[in-house]
Amino acid sequence: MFWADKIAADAQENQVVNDSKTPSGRVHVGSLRGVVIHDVIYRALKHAGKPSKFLYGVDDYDALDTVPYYLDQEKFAPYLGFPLCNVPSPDNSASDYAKYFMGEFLGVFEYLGVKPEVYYLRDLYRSGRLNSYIDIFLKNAHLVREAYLEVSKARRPDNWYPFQITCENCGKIATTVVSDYNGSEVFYTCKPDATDWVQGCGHSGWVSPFDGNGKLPWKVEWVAKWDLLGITIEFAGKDHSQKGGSRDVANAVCRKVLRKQPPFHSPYEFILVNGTKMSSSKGVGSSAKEIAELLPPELLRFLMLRTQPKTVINFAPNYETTTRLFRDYDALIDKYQALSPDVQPESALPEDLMPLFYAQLDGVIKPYHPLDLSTLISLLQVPHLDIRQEIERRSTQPLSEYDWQIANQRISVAQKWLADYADEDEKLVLYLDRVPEKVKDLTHEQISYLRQLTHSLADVKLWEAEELQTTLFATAKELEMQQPVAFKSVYLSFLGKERGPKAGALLSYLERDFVVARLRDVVQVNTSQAALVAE
RNA sequence: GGGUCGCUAGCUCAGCGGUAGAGCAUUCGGCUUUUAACCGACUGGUCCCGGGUUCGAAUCCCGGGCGACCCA
Repeated sequence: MFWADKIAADAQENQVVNDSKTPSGRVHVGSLRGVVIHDVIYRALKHAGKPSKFLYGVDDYDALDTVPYYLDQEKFAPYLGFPLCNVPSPDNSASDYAKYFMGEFLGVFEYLGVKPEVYYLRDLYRSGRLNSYIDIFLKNAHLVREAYLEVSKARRPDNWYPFQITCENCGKIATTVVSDYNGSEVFYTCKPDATDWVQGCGHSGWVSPFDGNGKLPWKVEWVAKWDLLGITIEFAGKDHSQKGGSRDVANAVCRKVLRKQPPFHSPYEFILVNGTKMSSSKGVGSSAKEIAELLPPELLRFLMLRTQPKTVINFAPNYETTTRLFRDYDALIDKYQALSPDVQPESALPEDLMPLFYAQLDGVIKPYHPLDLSTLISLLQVPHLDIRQEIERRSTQPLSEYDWQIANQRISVAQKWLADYADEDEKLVLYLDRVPEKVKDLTHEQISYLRQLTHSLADVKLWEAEELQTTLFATAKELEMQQPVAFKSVYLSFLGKERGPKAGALLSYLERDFVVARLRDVVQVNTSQAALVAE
């Protein structure tokens, strides 16, 4: 059974699925994995007929702990230690820092068809909805300390309380330490040496911890959220999930203080992005937004679904990985179309088609006539080629409107890929000015073929793709050569590679004189070299 | 130093107690012309290593190696 369906099958009704994110900067594509995993669990629950909710929390009361390299250091350094919702936005498009970066992330949600109920921690705190939990955890600070010690071996001082006040004097939340609680107010100090990355101002005093004046440490805050919102399923990245890690601590706090079972949990692996070479040099790479700009939403969902949560996904936007993603997706589309109509209702799909099903934004698989991305990448690089005309000409069946929609989408992907991600040696380069080095590898048989071509091509009546293609074949036949061997010699002469777009078409875009001259040059280079060797 | 996850065909992965699988790549064959959008076939694996449990282990347990990541 597909992994998400298995979870759904084992679950009771009325599940509340939750995920959350600290909006501290641009979001890496790896963060999308959690989003999609939770979305698919939610969809699987609905699919299994178990009504459920899907929540997404924005942890915007967390402190700004570093200024990302792409922001103005001088402008933001003074806000280090501030709650993210109190840091100004990098530009006018948002009210504050947290909303700015979350906005970018939510844009990707929408793109992926992920529709959770989004809530902001600032609202939970300021509205007082977390007040009772704050009181409970402050009163039971000793139990929280115990949990920290037992689970993560982290010893807290006896007067340590699980709470941080936003300093009334300097506005920082990361630097304050609470050391007493009288039931309505806490005593806190904004310590200069509380962290090694920002200094507190030294202010101290009694103040109410309620209604947004401060926050719980996030492991404890996590527990408060679980209980307040009735969360029953929440996975976490492997980083938080290990023994003694934050999830483990939160679970212990939940059991010890609230005496309740924590939500169902399982760790998920990361997405590794190789190919850092191209991303760093060209300034494009691996933010969620950038990957979303390259891959259509279904493909991006598919990327994260076809691999089980506990297996690492290795995605690099290089030729091999990118074209394979599309090919694999199309293979499932074909498989779906091959099903007999009576299994079409999605409930009865074979397991290997489930990733395709859950990759759809609206839960409906719409088949189309696949066009291989690698082919489009090739065609786009042939000079003077009208790609849509070419697609039409090559299709065995007339393309529907939806087929064209997909085709156009894929053309954009191919263009984007060529512009932003392709390495030089992955691009098709026509050697217009010089003979490619590689022609030295040509065999005698291939040389004779090319020599023969200088004559047969010179005689071609109509310099046009079909006729040229025919001539290439006919000449190979004349010399009783294997077709692939013959074609390779042509590609090597013009592209320096063994493969290329349909050779007749390729030549038709070039001038006849140039083609014949080039072939003569190639023959020349090789015969003079042969002469040298002979001496 | 401790921990988590992974290690199966060249590559990406499935299988998770009962005769080792898929796709892609490779190779070969066909192709009076889909040669970077054809068709067909064949290859290809001490399932990381070593022990143990079992009638039987890729699958469970222990130890080790390597990799990714986390904590200290």
